Formats: sequence, structure tokens, C-alpha cells
Amino acid sequence: MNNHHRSVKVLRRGDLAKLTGCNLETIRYYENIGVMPEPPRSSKNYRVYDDRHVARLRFIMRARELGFTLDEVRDLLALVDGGAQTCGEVQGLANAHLASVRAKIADLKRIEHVLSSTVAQCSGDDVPECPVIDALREEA
Amino acid sequence: MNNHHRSVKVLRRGDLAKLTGCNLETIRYYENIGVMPEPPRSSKNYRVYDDRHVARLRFIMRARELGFTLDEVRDLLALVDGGAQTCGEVQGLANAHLASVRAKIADLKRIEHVLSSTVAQCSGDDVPECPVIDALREEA
DNA sequence: CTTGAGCCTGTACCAGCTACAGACCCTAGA
DNA sequence: TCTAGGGTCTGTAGCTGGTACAGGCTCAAG
Repeated sequence: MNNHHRSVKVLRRGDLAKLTGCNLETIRYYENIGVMPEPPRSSKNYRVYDDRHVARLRFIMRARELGFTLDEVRDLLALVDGGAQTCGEVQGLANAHLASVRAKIADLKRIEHVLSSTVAQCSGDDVPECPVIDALREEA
Repeated sequence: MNNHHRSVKVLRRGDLAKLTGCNLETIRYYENIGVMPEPPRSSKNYRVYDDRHVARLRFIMRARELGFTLDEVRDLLALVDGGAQTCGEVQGLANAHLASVRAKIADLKRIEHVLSSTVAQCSGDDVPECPVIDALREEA
């Protein structure tokens, strides 16, 4: 109860980082590239954040966890900020992203298949002959 | 049959690029970072390649297609160049890489699951309420 | 003899951060 | 009151795996 002469505790960059788990420098980076808004500054030029910044950063971090690129995040935020976003528009972006996620999975599965079946042929012994090396050397 | 007064046609950087499908600039990049050896130079300072360079570059490209990082490629090449590589050593590297591929697949599948089940709840309509946006806003 | 293609070099750029140097600023302890 | 330590500010460099371009040289064909 000692903050009645300290006004409401303001959030500085480090506080925002701790609250969200975001790296301190990343916050500034997001501001530079325009996905986080420029916050107001204190008299000593410190960035001052509030609840909406916390929510915004969490939104961004969740989108990143879902593999959205920062460009896609910008698009999502533009829709949300526009206020008039529609479910259809968002669904469009999400579906496009989903397609690219599925493409990556397919690529990796192909790689996984080749690698695992090749490694399975390895003797694992102390000999120079190795199916993995052979596969990499193979004449196409 | 007009090359008997031209000696054997030498491979220059562009030829190597065409033969392998590798980007011209990437060849120089691989040389800079030490995965391709510095080739001999012609009198006019042009790089001169031979069959072993072609094989080397193909090896690198196949390893990259299998998702090996350039660091891992360097390790593979060091083993091969050492001449005394053993199947066991190569298998070790390949298994480590396989594990990271599988980890990536698991990550992407988790993402795919979250995304697809969320998108499936979308009405797709011209309304502002959207399950995707809700998921991104969600208080953890 | 000119024009175009190829090669040479160094350097800048992309995503998506991360980290560091060199200034400030502020608070707590001696 | 001084000082040590933390925090913050700015700009900039580094990472991976390339890609691309400018400005200069060389070479062959027309």
C-alpha cells in the first residue's frame, strides 16, 4: 500500500519482458519493425508500457509460437486493429499459414524417411564403408 | 571434336553451377566458409574446377537437401576427408541430425493440430467474432 | 573495334532475433 | 555524500544460408 505517493507503478521494458517472457531486446526489435507500437516515454526517455502493450506482445508471441511469420503477424494485427476484421479474412490468413506448415511437415517427413532408412543400413562398426556416405556420394 | 588444340575443356564457376544446379554465388559462398576447397586459378585468375569439385559440391547439396546444417556438412566432410571415417562415426552424426528432424516434425505437428482445430471452428462469415483471434488473445 | 557474356572482388540484403558498447539515470548502502 | 550496482537508452554487429549487385577485367564473336 505504499504506492499512493508513487502513482500506479509503470511498466518499463524490463517489466514487460518479465511479464511476457519475451527477450528484452526483442521488444525493441518489434517496435523498430512496427509490430509493437511506439510507447509513450517518461521524462527521462524511458519507454512506458501499459496493459494493452502486454496484451499486444502476448498476441504476437502466440502467433509466433504458431509459426506465423512477422509479416503474417503484421497482417493479423492490421485486421484486428482495423476493428472491422471478419472471421473470413482471418480464416484466410490462417489457412494460408496452415498450408505452409503442412508443406514443411511433408518436406521433413520425406527427409526423415530417407535418413532413417539409410541409417538403418549402417553396421555402426569401425569400418569405412557407410551407407550414409554412399547415399551422399551417389550419382544421381 | 574441335578441342584437340584447346586442351581439355576446363570447368569454370558457371560450368560448375550448371552441372550441379547450384547457384553461382553459392559456390563462392561455400568456398568462403570453407566447405568447398579453394580451387586452382587460371592465368587470368579464374577458378578452375575438376571432377572432384563436382562430386564435392553434389555431396554438399545432397546433405543440405537432407537438412544437414552447413556445420554438420563440415563435420561429414571432415570425416570423409580424414579418409579414416568409420560407419559408426557417420551414423552418430546422422542420428543426431535425425533426432533434430524428428523434433521439428513434432513441433510442426503440434502447430498444425492447434491451427487446424481452431480454424475448423471458424464460421468464415463476414462477422468480427473469430476463434483464431480469440485463441491468439486468450489469457494463458 | 565494339558488344555482350563471363568472371573477379567486396559488400549489402533477407528473417528473426540476440548481444554488446558507451551513455545516462536512479537507488541503496557505507 | 559518495559509490557501486542495476536498469535503461541508442546504434550497431553478429548469427544462418544464402542471394544479389556494383564496378572492374577478360575474352570471343560479329
